[in-house]
Amino acid sequence: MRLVVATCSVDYAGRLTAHLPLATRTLMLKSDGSVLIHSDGGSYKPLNWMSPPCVIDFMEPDDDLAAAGVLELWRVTHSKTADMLAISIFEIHHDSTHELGEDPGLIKDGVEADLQRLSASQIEVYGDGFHLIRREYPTAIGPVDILARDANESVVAIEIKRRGDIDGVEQLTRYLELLNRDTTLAPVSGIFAAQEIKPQARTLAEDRGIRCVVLDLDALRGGETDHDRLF
Amino acid sequence: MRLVVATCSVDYAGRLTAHLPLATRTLMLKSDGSVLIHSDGGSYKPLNWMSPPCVIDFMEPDDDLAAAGVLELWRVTHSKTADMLAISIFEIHHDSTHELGEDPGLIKDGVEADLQRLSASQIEVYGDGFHLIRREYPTAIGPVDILARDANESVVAIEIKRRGDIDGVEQLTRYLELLNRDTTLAPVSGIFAAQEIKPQARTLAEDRGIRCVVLDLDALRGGETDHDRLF
DNA sequence: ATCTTAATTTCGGCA
DNA sequence: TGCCGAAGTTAAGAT
Repeated sequence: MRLVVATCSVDYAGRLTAHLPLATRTLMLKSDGSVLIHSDGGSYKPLNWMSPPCVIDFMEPDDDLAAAGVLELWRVTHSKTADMLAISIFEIHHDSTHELGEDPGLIKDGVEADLQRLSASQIEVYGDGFHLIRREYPTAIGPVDILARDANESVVAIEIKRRGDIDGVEQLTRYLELLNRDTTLAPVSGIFAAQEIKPQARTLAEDRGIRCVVLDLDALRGGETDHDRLF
Repeated sequence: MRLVVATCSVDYAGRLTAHLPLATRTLMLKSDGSVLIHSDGGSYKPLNWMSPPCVIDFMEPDDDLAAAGVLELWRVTHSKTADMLAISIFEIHHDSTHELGEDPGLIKDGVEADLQRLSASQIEVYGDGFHLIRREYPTAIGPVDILARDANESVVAIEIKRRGDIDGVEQLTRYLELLNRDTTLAPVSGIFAAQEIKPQARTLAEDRGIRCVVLDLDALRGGETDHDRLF
C-alpha cells in the first residue's frame, strides 16, 4: 500500500462525471490497483475513488499541464467498465509505501442471520409448546424468516430484524396477508421479533394483532451452548 | 490527519459485535476524531471504522495486555450511540501527521436527475410533436421517469438512465406492461433513453419494440440555455 | 429536525 | 454467474 499526501485536483468520468478542485488530500493506493482519495473529515466514504479491478498509470504531464503546475498525472482506469479517474498532482507532501500482507478479514457477530438461526433452534423463546415448521419459508413475495406452530397447532409467521422498525412490521403484514389466503395454513398469526423494537413499530404491530418479542442475543447464545452440551 | 501503519487487532461493539484478528493494517485518524481501518485491498469500505462524532482515547495497556504484547490501546467511542472501537496496537511500522485543511468538496455532474429534468423541458428531443404529460408519473410499482404523448397523441413512457443497461430495459418493460393494462392510456409505447446505451441493452430493447434514444448532455444544456434566453 | 430515497452504493447468500 | 436483499449501510434532498 502506498500512502500519499498531495495537493491535487481530480476528475472522474464513468457512471457520472465529477470534479475535485485543487486541495490537499490523502491518496491511498492499494496493491490491487484501487485508489481512494480522502479528506480530513467526513465518513468512511472517500471523496472519490476507483474500485478494483483497475490499473493506475503514472504519466508525465504534457506541456500545458506542466505549465499549469502539474508535476504528475495519475490515470486510473477500470478494467471492465472504462470508468476513468485522472489525478493531477501539484505537490507531494508525503509519500510512503508499506507491505501489509493478506488480511484475515472481519468476523461479524449478532447479525440478523444469527438471530434467526439461534431463535429457530430455541423456538420456545416465542412461546411454550412452539415447534418449527421451517426457516426461510418461501412465498411468492419472498421468504418468511421462520414459520412455526404454536401450542394449539396454529401456524405462526415470525419476522426477525436486528432493529425492529416500521418497515419490518409492514413486511410481516404483507406475508401474513398472503399466507392467510392459503387455506391449508390459515389462520396464520404473526410475531415481530428483534433485539430492539422501536415504540412506533410496536404500536403499529400490536394494532394489527402482531405480537412483539424482544430477543436477547446473549441469552440465545447461552441457550445454544446448553443445547450443544446436552446433545 | 494521522496515518499509521500498525500490526493490530480490533474489536467493535455497537450495532453488532465484530473482531479483526492480529494483522498489519493502515489506520487513518481524521481530525474530527473518526477512524478508518483499511486493508491493502477490497473496496473503499474500511474493514472497520468509527464515524463522527466520536472521541479517541490513547491508553496504556493494563498488565495483562502488555504481557500479551500490546504497546498501546486506542479506545474510540461514539459521542451519541455509545458504539465502541478498541484497537490493540502491537507494533507501529509508520506514523505521520499531516495538515490538510478544509476540502472544497466534490462537484457532481450528469446524474440521472439532470438528464430527466433537461430532457423533460426539451421533450421534442424524443421526437417532433412530442409533449409532456408529467415527470415521475406514479404507478403501483414505482414512478415512470417521463410520460409523454407523441405527434399522434399516443402515450409514450420514457425511462432514463445515465448508462443504459439490460436492467433498465427490464424496468421499462415492467412499466409498459402495467401501463398497457390501463385502458385510458393504452396503447403505451416505450423509449429507453441514456447517455450511453450498451449493445446488449439496445438489442433487447429493440427486440421488444422499445425505441432507444442516446441523450447528449452538452446539447441538452445548450438547449436549456436557449430556452431560458427566449422566455 | 425528521423522513424519504438514491448511491460511482458494497457485501453476502443462494439458485 | 446473476439475482435478491441486508448493511454498524451512507448521503443528499424534501418536508
